[in-house]
Amino acid sequence: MLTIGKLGAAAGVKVPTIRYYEQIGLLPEADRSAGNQRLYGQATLDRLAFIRHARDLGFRLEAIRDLLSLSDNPDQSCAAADTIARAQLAEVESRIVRLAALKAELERMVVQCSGGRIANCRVIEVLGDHSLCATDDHHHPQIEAMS
Amino acid sequence: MLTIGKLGAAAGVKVPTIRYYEQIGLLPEADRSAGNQRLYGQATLDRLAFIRHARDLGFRLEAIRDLLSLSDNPDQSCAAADTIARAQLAEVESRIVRLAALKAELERMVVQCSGGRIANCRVIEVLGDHSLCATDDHHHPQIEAMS
DNA sequence: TTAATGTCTCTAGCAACTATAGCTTCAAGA
DNA sequence: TCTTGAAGCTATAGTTGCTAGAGACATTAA
Repeated sequence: MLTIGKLGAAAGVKVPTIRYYEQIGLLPEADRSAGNQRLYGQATLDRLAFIRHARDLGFRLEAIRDLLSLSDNPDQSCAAADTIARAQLAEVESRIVRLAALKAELERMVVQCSGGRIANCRVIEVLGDHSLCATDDHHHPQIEAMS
Repeated sequence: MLTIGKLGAAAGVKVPTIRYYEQIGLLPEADRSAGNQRLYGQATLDRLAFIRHARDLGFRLEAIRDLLSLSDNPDQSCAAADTIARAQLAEVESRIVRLAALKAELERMVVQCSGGRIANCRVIEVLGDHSLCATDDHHHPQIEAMS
């Protein structure tokens, strides 16, 4: 049996994060030692590794909750898991596209900066006047690519 | 003079967001009408457009605060603004790299899913066993690319 | 035995908003 | 002029996925 610290080390997850996952029901309530400390077996380690891998791939906790419940019912159809993964892929692809546009704009900005006074700074100027922007997309914010 | 609703419409920013920006000091306290409603002039519209454009480019509010204070002092050197913009560019580039890795992994996952039962689902399987993963980077999470 | 480390619960904080509740003010039509 | 509906006001709480702190108890190594 593993203490919470060992479990965290084994799965690459911080201790408070494990307690947080338990709190929101992503991990089951742990068994306790005589001194009230959490104890874990292999099943929880596997589950936590699953969660961490999914988080590494950018899945949200709610999606992971769904994937876990699918994984707990191995007789169901695979379609739901496939759908979640494809949605995640689409999300990642769309972020990449938007970030590429941001990158182009930022590059334009810094390349044009000649290093003089703020009064002539291209960075400040472009930020202040959207019409100096390369994109023609003046009304569809691209900010979702970042958050 | 513009009411807060008109200002928001003109700058493409929601009304509560404007009040929030005022609260955290990104926008100055607005003048008020006889009935205590906020009133804005061109200067605030410009400032808000600047903020929105910078947010669209992914700058954090703290960075925008710095850029605004630079913009308020046009005699200073441009170097600080340039540094902030280059840092933002580096951030965006690094996110793109990490998201590209996520994308490759997700594509591998969904392509391999043959659409049967969960018990044989490649998506669930790959998530549960990191060693099935294409990356050799088992200990450096890529999650920062998303958040 | 004692010191250091680990664990416990609970609460608050982060970014950047968004939503809600309950109120007041304003603008336009009848 | 009255009325109705939209827009505005303040204040508080919620979102996501943790992270940090306080103050107390448990465990382990020297």
